[in-house]
Amino acid sequence: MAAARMTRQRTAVVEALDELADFRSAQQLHETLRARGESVGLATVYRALQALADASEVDVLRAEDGESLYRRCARREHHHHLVCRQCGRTVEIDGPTVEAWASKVAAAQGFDDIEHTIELWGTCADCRAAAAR
Amino acid sequence: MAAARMTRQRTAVVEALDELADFRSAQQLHETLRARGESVGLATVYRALQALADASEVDVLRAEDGESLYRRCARREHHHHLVCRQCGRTVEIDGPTVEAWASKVAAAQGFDDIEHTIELWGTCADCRAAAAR
DNA sequence: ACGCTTGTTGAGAACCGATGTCAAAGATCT
DNA sequence: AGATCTTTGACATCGGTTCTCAACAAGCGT
Ligand SMILES: [Zn+2]
Ligand SMILES: [Zn+2]
Ligand SMILES: [Zn+2]
Ligand SMILES: [Zn+2]
Repeated sequence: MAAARMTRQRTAVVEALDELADFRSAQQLHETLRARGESVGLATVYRALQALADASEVDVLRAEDGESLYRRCARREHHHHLVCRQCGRTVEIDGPTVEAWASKVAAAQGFDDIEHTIELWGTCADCRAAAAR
Repeated sequence: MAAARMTRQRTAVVEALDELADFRSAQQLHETLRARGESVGLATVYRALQALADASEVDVLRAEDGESLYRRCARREHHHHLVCRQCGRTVEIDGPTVEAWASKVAAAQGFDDIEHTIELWGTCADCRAAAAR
């Protein structure tokens, strides 16, 4: 089993995620870190994010263009997101209704090891206002 | 507006999709066509699939590894899928409950242009049996 | 404090799905 | 058949992500 050493880089990534409320890509995060002086190699950012995701410390979702987006969510339990396509602003959602529906439907078809992907995308009020100007 | 000429290649892609009940990647489709002698260039397969997707003739979804998968579904109306991770076997799902839930939740947060991604993944009965052997 | 051991870093290469390039091929019309 | 103009396909290119491996540094025992 790994030792999981605490390094400057890993700390920097976690701290940056804690300060950001929105879903961000690995490259955006890399740029953010470079901008604030806490420079971290891109490969390291990817590795840190992957480790955090494996440990369920961050949530990962795929943007419509295929890029992976990361976020340190408030709740650790299973939940879903409503995300702004433009700015990444995120609202955490939980839908007991949907959870029940999903597992029932899948089981009825004889499927096992069921997982579900449920994400909502939209344009937030701020981005709509900015676009209208 | 485009002329949309009927070519051997385009026909071959559509026919292959009609015979396949499961979600397939562009590369898988390209290989399938080559194997049955109806060889079609990879770029052309991508273009045909994209055109079909734009015309809502095929559904597209992203596998967990990010690859795009295509399928010619029975119903044209909006719906979702329960897909086997192993073999791609697919069951079309529609959930009026979920549709209502999704739009209500997003609207309540002041988001516009709402879209949702809802896909169920599992292991089908056949693949489970095969794995247990 | 000081090495030693071993996990970690990072610049660049490699990878891979997807898209762009552009001359040759062929579908449609006259 | 001939003119027109979309489509094709081998190949180059792109962009996000992962791999490589020598240099580096955490943590530990002394
Ligand atoms: Zn859920
Ligand atoms: Zn926004
Ligand atoms: Zn299966
Ligand atoms: Zn729906």
